[in-house]
Amino acid sequence: MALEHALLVALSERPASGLELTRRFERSLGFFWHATHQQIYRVLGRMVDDGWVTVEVVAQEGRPDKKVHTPSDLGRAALEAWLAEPLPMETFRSELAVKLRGASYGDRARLASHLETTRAEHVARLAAYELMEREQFPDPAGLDEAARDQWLVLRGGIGLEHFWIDWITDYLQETS
Amino acid sequence: MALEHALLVALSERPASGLELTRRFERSLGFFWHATHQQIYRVLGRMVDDGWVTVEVVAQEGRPDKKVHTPSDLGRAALEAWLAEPLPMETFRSELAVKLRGASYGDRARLASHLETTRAEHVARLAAYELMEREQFPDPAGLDEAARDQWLVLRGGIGLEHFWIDWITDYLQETS
DNA sequence: AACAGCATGTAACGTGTTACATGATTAC
DNA sequence: GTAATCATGTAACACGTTACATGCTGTT
Repeated sequence: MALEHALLVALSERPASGLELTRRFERSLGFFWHATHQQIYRVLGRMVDDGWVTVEVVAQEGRPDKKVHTPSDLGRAALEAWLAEPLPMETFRSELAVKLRGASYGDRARLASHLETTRAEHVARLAAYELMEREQFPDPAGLDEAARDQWLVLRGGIGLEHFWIDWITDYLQETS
Repeated sequence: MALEHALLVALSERPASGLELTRRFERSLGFFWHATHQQIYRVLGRMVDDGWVTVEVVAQEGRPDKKVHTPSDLGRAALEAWLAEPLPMETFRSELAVKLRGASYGDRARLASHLETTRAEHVARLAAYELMEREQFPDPAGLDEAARDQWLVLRGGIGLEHFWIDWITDYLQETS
């Protein structure tokens, strides 16, 4: 029961259609949340039924109509209530960790080569995030509240990529 | 389709019953994987059906019998095949990130106080992991292959806790 | 005419979570 | 005798993933 709230945050920042939300999730909130369009459409439908968002059909030029969703008073209240709840202790789930730990039951050299690939992907993501930081937040001191929160979450994404890269690098050094 | 493989790694290290596996997951692999006993029993049952593990009923003194599971040749082959597959790009899912980003749509002071609690929990987990490292791996240079992998994954857990603590600290400083 | 993109959706399936159930033993 | 621990399990539900379906517009 959290995708609802993630969508409410995104729609509070700016009303959007299902597909726009999907793309926005891939980019900005995507460092820490991922959802397919099918999931988003399903949850969005439920939120409309529950009166958390209102829908407006917007005609576009040269494109199909889109359904733009906006949080209602009820939705804003639900978001506020959720934000006030204590944070659950989160446990990440990493297939990589399982493979590192199980390395001696398979082909260690082959795993190492896959790890090189994964590290390169994280290096690329880190570079993309750092570019986003420079372009979208050139002057952190001058940001308003909501933008500063976005910036701080982006910094979290950067920190997480550093963690991955450092860990894989450490592992490859120790096992080489 | 990955809990199967995580269980195979754990059972390769040492055969175990469902409940023993659940507890082991909470401790050692738990930094990067979590599973309830219901999930583990279900998957274990499927693995028995598929011939990936064999079961031996072991009588105990003053306790109920337990079913000890051991990987079969088929299971070992399945694990090896899985380990040889490329790693999927992992995307973590963090409720904390969503709340940080949504802070301006709720009670910021209240969120900050929850964040203090969460940070304290991560500090405690970090201390527990560091204690485990000192006690279980006092001499990293002298470890065999499997134990070194366990140590390196524990170091990953330590790195992840550092990430959380640093991020939350950074956020609280910037928004205070 | 074929293909890619926009936009929304259905259906089937697999995984994860929550609540509850059973029965035995040990500790207070 | 009440509660806690060990050990295994069932059932119902929520959530996530994959594949497929529709129809329209713009490009090659």
